[in-house]
Amino acid sequence: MSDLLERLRGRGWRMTAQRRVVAEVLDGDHVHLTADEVHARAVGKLPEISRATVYNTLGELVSLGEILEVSTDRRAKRYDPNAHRPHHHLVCAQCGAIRDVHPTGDPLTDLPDSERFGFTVQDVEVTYRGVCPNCASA
Amino acid sequence: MSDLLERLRGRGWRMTAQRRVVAEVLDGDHVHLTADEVHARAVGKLPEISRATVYNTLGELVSLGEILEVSTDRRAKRYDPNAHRPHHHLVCAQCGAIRDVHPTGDPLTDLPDSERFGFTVQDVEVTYRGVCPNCASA
DNA sequence: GCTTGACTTAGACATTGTCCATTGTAGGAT
DNA sequence: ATCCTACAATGGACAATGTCTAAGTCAAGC
Repeated sequence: MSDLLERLRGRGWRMTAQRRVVAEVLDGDHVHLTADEVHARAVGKLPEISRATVYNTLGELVSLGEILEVSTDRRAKRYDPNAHRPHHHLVCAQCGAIRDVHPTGDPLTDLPDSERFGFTVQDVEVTYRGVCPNCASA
Repeated sequence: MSDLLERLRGRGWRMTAQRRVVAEVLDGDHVHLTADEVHARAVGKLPEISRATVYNTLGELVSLGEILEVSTDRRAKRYDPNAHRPHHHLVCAQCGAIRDVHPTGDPLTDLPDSERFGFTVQDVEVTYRGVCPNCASA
């Protein structure tokens, strides 16, 4: 389970109670949490942890490539622990629920040179929007 | 040029000096402005226009389908006056510049039923990220 | 068990956006 | 042309999210 903590230790990441707690929260349910949700859960395990630390730690985990930032709506960024298998997202327009999806085909090859305007294209992000079964039946 | 204003009037949109100014700003350069940039330009034409009005008006134009909201970075929403031809976006990771692009293929057909999790998928948004020629040479 | 530099903290601050009570006005009715 | 009234605009407070800083704390190596 916690090979996340292993990997981090192996990289010389200084291990503190706070960082461990944040890593554990992300390593739990593979949900897409906002920074404040991560903070709320972290507080459950370590009451004195501060918001700034959670933000800092999340930022570091993103830099290390251990988690991904996802911005599906214009509200809070969400953090996706599933950084090691490329995927895209399917978002419910009503409740904001997110699922990881794996479309076929590669959108990068669908962008002809004539449409690149001299950019060096590095990455592509695909977000499907719709209504989840829960909201549809409500 | 201003068939935007024509269309709005035709829909019974109550025309005020403020709304006209916002529409004119959007109808000008087809750039992707943030709400506050729209406000800044609107103030140039109508100094007493308020921020709230600009936000309200942009929201209404989005509801009417006359402009699109684009969230490419996690900073401010941007507004895209080009709502009538489907397209996607290419964003510079450094300076945030946005270009409209038209990839080949349809990402919607690339999402198999088995990856839809019961969602009614309505829309897909593709964002390419890279470095623009300007930033690359700097 | 020291030392030290990295980590954490609390809270102020910044940015973006929303809400609300009040005031103003577009456009139809007279 | 003037009046009415519903809808729009105002501005300032508030909310949500995120960033920064100065001072205190601690993990890890010696």
